[in-house]
Amino acid sequence: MPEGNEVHRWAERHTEAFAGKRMHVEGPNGRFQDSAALEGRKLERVLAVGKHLGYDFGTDRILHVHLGRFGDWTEGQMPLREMQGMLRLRMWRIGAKAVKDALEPVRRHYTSDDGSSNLDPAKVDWIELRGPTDCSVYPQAKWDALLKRLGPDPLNGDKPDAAFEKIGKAKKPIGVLLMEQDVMSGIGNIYRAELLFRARLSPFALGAEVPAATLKAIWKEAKPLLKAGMVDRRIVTTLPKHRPHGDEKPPLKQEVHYVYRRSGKPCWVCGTTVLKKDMAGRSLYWCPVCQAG
DNA sequence: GCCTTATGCTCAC
DNA sequence: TGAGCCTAAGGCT
Repeated sequence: MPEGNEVHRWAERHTEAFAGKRMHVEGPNGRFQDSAALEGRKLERVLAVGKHLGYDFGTDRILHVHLGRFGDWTEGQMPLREMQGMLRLRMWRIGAKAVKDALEPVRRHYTSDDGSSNLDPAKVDWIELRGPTDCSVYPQAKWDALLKRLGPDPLNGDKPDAAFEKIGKAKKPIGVLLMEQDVMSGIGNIYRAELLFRARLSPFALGAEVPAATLKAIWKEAKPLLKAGMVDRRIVTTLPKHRPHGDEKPPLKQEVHYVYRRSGKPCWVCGTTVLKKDMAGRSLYWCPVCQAG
């Protein structure tokens, strides 16, 4: 599901809900093997880097969570039929009363019409994770090695130089490079497509061919776009003037991307049919006219 | 119901 | 480069 915006959003919410608190941690169906190592410990803080989450329980125990494509957190209880078989982790504040019955049965993390959260994180007692790619305890050294591997993250105040340097030397298409987490971290398939469109840059341009000014512009846009995606839990990349009704705050069902998942439809800017093609094993979307160069 | 697709990543060849 | 892993939703029949 998530790109960097979602991951950082969870880190913020879970920090507000639990940082400094002692936690109950369990794997409700035995598939989360490391739960005993964390049970009863204080959650010091929640870290986010690129698409990785780190729940720091101190004493060399950082719970690493990677949501992959399907993983998701719920602040509340899952419906019973979804509770079988899958990898799950549940954690709640020690002292929270009647945790298992405290929340409504299927409270999702957001439901309001405008896409904003309907739940005050300070009031969240417990959270549940399902279907992550990874959910395991890292010693500090392993976490540090992960950080070392990842490229700069636009949401962490990193300097982009290392990313620019790698791209500047690369003979691979920029559309591939933006997806590589050791080049730049936190960007996924939606932001790849939309950042390239907004820069009017062809996804097929080789890294080394991309002008430095264009790279700077992409980085400069990535930060506020990812940030906006954190607040709304929705990735909105179009400018109001390019939306069907010019809405400042588009309703939930309205299209809010330039090219992502818009193949076969006319480009909002020039009317040309948006194209789709596999790149780096993922669907790439682009406008062949706006992104000719 | 079945099929496809999906905001991700790793591993084997 | 392709297969495999994870889960859910939507568009078919």
